[in-house]
Amino acid sequence: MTTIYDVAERAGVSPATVSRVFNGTSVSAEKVAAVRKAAAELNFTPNRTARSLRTQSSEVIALVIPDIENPYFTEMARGVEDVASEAGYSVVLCNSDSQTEKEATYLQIAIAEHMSGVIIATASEATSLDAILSTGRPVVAVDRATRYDIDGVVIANRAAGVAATESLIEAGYRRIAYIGGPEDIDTAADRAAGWRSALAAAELPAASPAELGALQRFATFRVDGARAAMEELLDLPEPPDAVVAGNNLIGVGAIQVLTERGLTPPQIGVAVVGSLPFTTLSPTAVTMVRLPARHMGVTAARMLLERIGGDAQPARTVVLRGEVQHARAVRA
Amino acid sequence: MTTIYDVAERAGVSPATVSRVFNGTSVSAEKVAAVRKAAAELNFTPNRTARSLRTQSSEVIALVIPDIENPYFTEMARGVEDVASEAGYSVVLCNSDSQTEKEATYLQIAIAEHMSGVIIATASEATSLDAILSTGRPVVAVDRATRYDIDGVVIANRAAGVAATESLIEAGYRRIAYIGGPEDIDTAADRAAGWRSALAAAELPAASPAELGALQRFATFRVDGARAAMEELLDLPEPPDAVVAGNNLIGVGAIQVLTERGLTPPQIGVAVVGSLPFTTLSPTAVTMVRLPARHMGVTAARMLLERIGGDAQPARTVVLRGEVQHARAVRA
DNA sequence: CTGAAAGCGCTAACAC
DNA sequence: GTGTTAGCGCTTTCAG
Repeated sequence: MTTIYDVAERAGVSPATVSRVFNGTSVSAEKVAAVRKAAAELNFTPNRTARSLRTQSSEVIALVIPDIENPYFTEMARGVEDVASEAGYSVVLCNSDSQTEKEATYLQIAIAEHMSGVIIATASEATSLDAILSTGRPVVAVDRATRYDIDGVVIANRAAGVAATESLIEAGYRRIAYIGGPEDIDTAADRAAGWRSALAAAELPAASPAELGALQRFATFRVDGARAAMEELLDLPEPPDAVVAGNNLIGVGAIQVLTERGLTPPQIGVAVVGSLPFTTLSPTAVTMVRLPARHMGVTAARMLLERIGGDAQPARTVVLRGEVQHARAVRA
Repeated sequence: MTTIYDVAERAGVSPATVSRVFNGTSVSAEKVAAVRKAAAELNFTPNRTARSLRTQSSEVIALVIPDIENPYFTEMARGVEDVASEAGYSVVLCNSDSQTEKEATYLQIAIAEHMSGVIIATASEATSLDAILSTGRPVVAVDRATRYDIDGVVIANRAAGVAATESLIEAGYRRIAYIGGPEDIDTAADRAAGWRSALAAAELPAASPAELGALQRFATFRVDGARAAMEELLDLPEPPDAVVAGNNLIGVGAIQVLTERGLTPPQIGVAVVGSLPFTTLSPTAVTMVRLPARHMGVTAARMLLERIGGDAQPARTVVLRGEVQHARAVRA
């Protein structure tokens, strides 16, 4: 491992000068040239660990997400990564698997490794950001709001739920069920609230409290949970004629079950809050409220970088809206 | 930031003893207790940066993949992460985006950050591992073999290509096309070779050199490229009656185009080397040669950890086979 | 503009 | 078993 001292010796300058060259402080042109030459010849790369120890910071940010296998989050990660690497930062992707303990471990590592900041889609309401915030490091919340007074980028979830449901109502469906994520996750709760209010606004019989209960299911935000919920719904004495899926994977699960039972959309109406990832389905049959995942990542990364740069304005929350893409096919 | 000295003072011992407690070397029971108590009271977390600088290593491994948005690679990442975190390592996920330069940057960072090792699915044949290997750090290749004498975990790609093609032949298809990834990526080339040899073995007319050329397409390993290739194939004067997709996303793209043209499988035969991620299609219509992505990640991570632990046996290459899941529906 | 020197927090000899 | 001490490679005052 070649160090700053090796380079200094070869270039005939002091280590401090080499450091300055690599950090952009004023050094005379000749010395800069000499240092660069020596560095190139020795194939020198500054040791980031040493720099981190000295400066108490590192050009690394952590991105903590609940499910690395969900394309929604990987798309978001792409956005984060693109702006971060543009700015010379690398991003450590941490998969919390929706577990608060794993999440806490990663947050602890972020501290111990002197990372510059973290972007987090929290596992649940229970997530504690106390430790990381007490170090003074900036934290930006994505996708899910937190109880802390920090920057955030979220989706207009209620509006997305309303839009998805309305699209189904307009297409002529009447008995519209809802399958969402865990009740204790606010994004899931908000989308469900949107569904309820759209039903109520349309004065549909399904909007009665009893019916609402019968037609609503809280699953996980994954394919399997959604499948089970969809099966249940179809086995109801009076099954729904349409369903709103609370996220992309729930949409996949629901449509899988429907397809297996020969009920491909639009025989049963389907609207998804989110995009169907890698769908092989005719894109005209299902309404999607597309969520700007990449943009979310980009925005969050920019905010974090600003904070790392010392920006101290009051915490901001950016709300992004989903874009409705109506099914073109109408009810059979 | 509380340090080892603060803890030492509070516990009435020397800093070295505190260090020993946190590193499992022999310390008397009372002192261990005193140190743990003091550490807990002060909310002490060892500073990993300082440790890394001192030990010239860190409990971090890099996983470099060409496409973070491909579920095949995220599934692999899950496997890596599970065994790594079990062993107390964290993994930095680096998306090379199939670009050799980005890849080189990440590899450089892995060195500069003293990471313990790297698992890499190379962007192309051109990938240089010289710099990282010259530091003595272990590197394990996944999915794609390299020209270096290092550990690797790969798929039996030729066999997978053969299996996919044979499945179509058995189902009665005769004019079987192939859409694969970039020609300069060996996994793509091997799968294509499998397709060719299965065709030849069956003595199909499509196996003539001229036909082979007409029926073969090299796209990207992504949805868009596959779509274009599938369009081309269908617009041929004599279009194919079946197609082998070289990876999961190519399968998605091909089926999308087919569906849009009203040619849902099994009207045209489709076999995919890989799984259709999040498919909403009836799973009976398409043959998949499922690739053990997670297992690959697990195996690679275990090998890497062994090397990090000092294992110096000759380089090993583990070859994993895909598992054929035949379409149940037969040709219309 | 440039060099000397003092650490950042930790570990690993080396003594005792 | 435990303390003392010398760095790991870098940045950053402080002089000059």
